[in-house]
Amino acid sequence: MDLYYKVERKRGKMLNFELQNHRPLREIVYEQLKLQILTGRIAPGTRMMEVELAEDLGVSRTPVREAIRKLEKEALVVIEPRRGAYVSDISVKEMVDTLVVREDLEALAASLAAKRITKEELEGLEKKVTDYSEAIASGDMEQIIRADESFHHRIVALSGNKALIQLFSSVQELSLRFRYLYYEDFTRYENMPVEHKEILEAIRSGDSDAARIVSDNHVKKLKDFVVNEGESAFNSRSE
Amino acid sequence: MDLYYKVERKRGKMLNFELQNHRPLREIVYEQLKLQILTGRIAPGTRMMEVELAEDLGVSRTPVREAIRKLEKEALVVIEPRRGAYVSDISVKEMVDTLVVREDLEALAASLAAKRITKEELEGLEKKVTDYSEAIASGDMEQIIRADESFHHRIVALSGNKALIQLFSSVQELSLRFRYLYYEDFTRYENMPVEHKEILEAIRSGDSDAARIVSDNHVKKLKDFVVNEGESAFNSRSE
DNA sequence: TTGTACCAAATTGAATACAAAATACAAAAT
DNA sequence: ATTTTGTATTTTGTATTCAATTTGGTACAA
Repeated sequence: MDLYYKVERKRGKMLNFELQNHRPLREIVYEQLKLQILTGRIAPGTRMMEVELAEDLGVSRTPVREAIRKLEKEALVVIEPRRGAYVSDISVKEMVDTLVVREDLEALAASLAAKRITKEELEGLEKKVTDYSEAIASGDMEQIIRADESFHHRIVALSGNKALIQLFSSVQELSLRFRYLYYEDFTRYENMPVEHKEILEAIRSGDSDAARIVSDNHVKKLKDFVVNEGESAFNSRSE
Repeated sequence: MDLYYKVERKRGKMLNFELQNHRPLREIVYEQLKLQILTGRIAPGTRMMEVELAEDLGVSRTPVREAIRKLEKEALVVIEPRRGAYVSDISVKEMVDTLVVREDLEALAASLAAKRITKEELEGLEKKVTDYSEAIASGDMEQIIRADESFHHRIVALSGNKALIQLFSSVQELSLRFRYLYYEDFTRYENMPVEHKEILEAIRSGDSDAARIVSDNHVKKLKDFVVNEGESAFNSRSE
């Protein structure tokens, strides 16, 4: 796949219309690699060799290196100096750890959101809930995951706390990775729309403590699911 | 200043003793720049030009670029494609936001630590508390900051949660930056040793809820200090 | 004065080149 | 057969080069 792109310059009297197509190669490469790691198309433990990736993507090593550095910061790859980069592995413990943190951050976000959400924003959040229900109804796994992620992300965004938003993104990404790697079949989550609605209502009520508790319980259930139902699936692979 | 270094290799029958001196230039550059940003020696808003930094440090642009990318991920610099990297600015709101998150994460860490701390680890933590008291007594600002950071970092480390440890580091770093930028005079924190001791005792008791609450209050006080006492200092500079 | 076209210098983006270290492998020695 | 040692190959680290874009300035016209 070739990532080269040409942008004809619109200069002179033309307005600088759509001049923001200049997505740096490093970012394109970064997103490509991230997607492949998250979805498991590049398996944990795989060595990521610069020349190989560069050739595959039709670019030089430079943007590949920069992309790998970014992935390292998100704990998606591990770099051993002078030895190369490897797609990071994840154990059940790490998965649970991540969910513990996510539970905490999301509860915080819900409590903050409850205090400051506006009428319009509430409507937007309602839409996310129905989107999710519809996705469940459709049975399309990809759509379900997206709708769920979107709902949770929205709540965090509504917290209005930039630091929180940024940290959560990174944690959410790791959760997403777990999903793809371990739970191809995600159908038992069908009861979640109810819980989403509960969170919505708690936020609507403006009761930040209630919102915190409901949200906390929601992620806690997901965590318990991973611990209990999931265990069996890992017996063979992780410590 | 020249960063070049030579390392004689110890191989053969020798144990791999101190073989980890091979610190890549990009990491040395990264830490140099990070230190300068955190301490405010490179002021917010400053443009970081690659050639300039490279010449100052006696290296080429490549490691400088990689260092800047890492700094971007920690929100210490902002990169505008094709335009350059700037040391990120911080507003009072962002500072408070960061402390809100830190408060939450640290409370979580304390509650986790309370549940799993061992005898030896408790002793180590006690030492951190006394270190801090001594630092206060000495009046050495640099030492005080280090001891305080160290105490809080230790608690998070004792949570045993890797995801938490990593996220906290990044948040703690931003807090540190606020300190250096806004509070050269940090003397009014002299009453903190008592609070540190309270946290220690709560963790010792093994009561995770108590640990959570005490820790939460501690950071909350710091936050309130920033909001109230700090406000006046920023009137001129931030939104 | 104000604004616009054009040019020159500076700067970033990406590719390539080169050096140093790690790895693989084969030959030699035990 | 197993270990050791020397050498070739591969791969990463860093420097350098080239290309594309931005920036700032100057001249000129409205």
